[in-house]
Amino acid sequence: MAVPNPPTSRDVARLAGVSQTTVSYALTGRGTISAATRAHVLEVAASVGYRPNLAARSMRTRRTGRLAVVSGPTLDHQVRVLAGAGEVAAAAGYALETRTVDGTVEERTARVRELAAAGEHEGVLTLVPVLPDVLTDPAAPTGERPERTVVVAETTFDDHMRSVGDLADAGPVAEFVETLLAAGHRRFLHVAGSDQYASARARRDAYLAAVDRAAAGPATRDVVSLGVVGGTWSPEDARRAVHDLPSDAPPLAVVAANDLLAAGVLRGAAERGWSAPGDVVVTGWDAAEMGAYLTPSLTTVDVDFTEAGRRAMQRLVAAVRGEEPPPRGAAVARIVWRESTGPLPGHRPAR
Amino acid sequence: MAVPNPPTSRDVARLAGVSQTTVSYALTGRGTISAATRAHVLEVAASVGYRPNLAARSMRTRRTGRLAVVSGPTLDHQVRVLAGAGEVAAAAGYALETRTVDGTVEERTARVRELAAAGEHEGVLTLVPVLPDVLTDPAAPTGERPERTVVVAETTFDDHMRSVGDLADAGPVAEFVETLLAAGHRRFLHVAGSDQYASARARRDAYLAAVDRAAAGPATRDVVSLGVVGGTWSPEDARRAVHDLPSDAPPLAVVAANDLLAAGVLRGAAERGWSAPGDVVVTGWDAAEMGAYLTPSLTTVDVDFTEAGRRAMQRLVAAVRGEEPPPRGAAVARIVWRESTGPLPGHRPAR
DNA sequence: CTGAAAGCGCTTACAG
DNA sequence: CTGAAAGCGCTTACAG
Repeated sequence: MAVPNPPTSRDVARLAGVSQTTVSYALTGRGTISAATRAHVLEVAASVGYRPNLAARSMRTRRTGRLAVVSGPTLDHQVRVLAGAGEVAAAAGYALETRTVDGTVEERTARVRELAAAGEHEGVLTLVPVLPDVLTDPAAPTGERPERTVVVAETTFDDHMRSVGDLADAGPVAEFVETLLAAGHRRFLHVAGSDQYASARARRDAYLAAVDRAAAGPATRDVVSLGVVGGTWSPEDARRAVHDLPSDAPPLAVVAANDLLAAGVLRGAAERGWSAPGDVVVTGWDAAEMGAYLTPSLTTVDVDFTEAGRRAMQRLVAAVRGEEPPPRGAAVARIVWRESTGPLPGHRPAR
Repeated sequence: MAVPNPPTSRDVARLAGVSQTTVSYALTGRGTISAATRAHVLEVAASVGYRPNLAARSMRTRRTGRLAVVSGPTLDHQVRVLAGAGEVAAAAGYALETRTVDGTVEERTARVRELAAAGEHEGVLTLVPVLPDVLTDPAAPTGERPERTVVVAETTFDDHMRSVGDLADAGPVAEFVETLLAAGHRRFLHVAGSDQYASARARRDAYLAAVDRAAAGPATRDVVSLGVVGGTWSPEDARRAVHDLPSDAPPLAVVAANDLLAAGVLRGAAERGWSAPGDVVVTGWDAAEMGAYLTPSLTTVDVDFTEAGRRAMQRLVAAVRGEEPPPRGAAVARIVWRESTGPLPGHRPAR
């Protein structure tokens, strides 16, 4: 029992008593066509359930209508980024394909380069760090559609190895340090993430700068940073780093690069018999759902990953269309104060 | 400065001094062609960096070479499933597109139906529960390629509202109950996940069956189940459920449907002044990374989501190709005993 | 074993 | 405002 072939624009043309050209004009909105003809064609098309064959259209227009997003296999917040990116891509009429890559920055860069060279996509958005030379020059002329696959990064190494990208805003780090300082804390430590990630570098640099400022401040000559430890995203390293601290380290304020590292710090502190938030206070990042249920619950930064994904995809779509990129926009991060930072003057902890 | 058009099979034919037919035969492996000619064509193709235009191929073969996977916006283990699915799809030569859907089961089903009706994909794999009528009849004749988009679920409602799918294996639940029973526990509670999910239903049913068996066992007339609470994936509900327990509930063994719920239970217990694993022991599911750093660290089920994703995609690819589906295969779940279940005879807790 | 020709379903100059 | 015709880059009977 053969399924009947889906109707083509030719079928619609015959049924509507017009030419295929007219059907195309009615559907694409291009060309000149009377409103009445257009309405009629659209009605006929709908009545037979006509759907344009995208492969045929693509062949003719030399435009695939497809984008790709490249993510890493591990970081779980990337699902939310993907959701936002997918939403924008769909709204813009693009199919979005997902690839996961792994390995060193060179390997990831090679995979992205390969993907772009295959020419199956009009644009590629990478959520994982890649070397800058694979990216499409952001200074490329706007106004005309690029002829080859555009590559845009949500986060990347820029020329000065500094952060770019909506997720990399490290402002909350300064607020952590300043608030804890105001609450009487004087001894600080940073547990960093992998410095292949712009976000990790930005948080580390922001921590260093904030502690420097604190040390230069009035009546705070006793501010001391125990330095930066970690340098991976592994909570096990965070736990070990706490074990490696001198026994007179507390009272200590730890700024961790994400919630998982913060959980490692909390665990390490518990293992050493240090109370939290008594002997040690900790901040995280990402608003991982479980963090609210730790004891003590984790102070963190609630990042709107979905919105970040939307914005990154908007940049890609604009680049693919040769349009002006959208403005960077305000930070999408918000601090959530919880128990792990202890009682704070002027702050009411959330659950 | 115009970029030169990428070479076509016609260009390769001219350069190689053969017909386009021969180029096609050399590339696809179809048709009859001498080994020498084939090698020559392949060499020329490689030397000019020829890549077949997939849109053109697709139009001719009426096969898009594209698959879609539908996931939910929240459950973070789905990234790992996606990674496994993507790996298999890529190896089988398919492009894999990702869609996220939300809403009620009816809404999700409608979205999947729509996606399949669009005909842009040869197959759709859904990771979120949908109603069974949208799925391709698994009893469909194999041996010939289906004419329309195949829809396969990683997990689904089947006719009897029972679990199917590699992730739904509830065997570990029985092992939890039996092991805790052997360790002397007599009072049990289950914190269930959303019953829209086959996995949640399977775990709940397995819990009920295991407790029944325990109550029917020798010398265990004092086994008592405080019932099933929860019914969402929200850790807040789990926390509240603990608050709603009578104050003489402990000693209590709680089987939670996942790690996040287990964290909610732990938090609720701490708030009531119940110690863990003294007054309350808890098990989770999913091996969420943070669970190993809670105090007490969380006993859980390590699910190989990547492998589950691979298998689901293998089923889809087989269905798309009209091949026999691969065998279901053994469970991909493994219990990791940690501190939250306390000391257990014959078990050594992992970190 | 190889090639000439048709055709997949669209869009787009171009002519009327 | 509308239509006839060409062509995007492949694959595949079919003929030799």
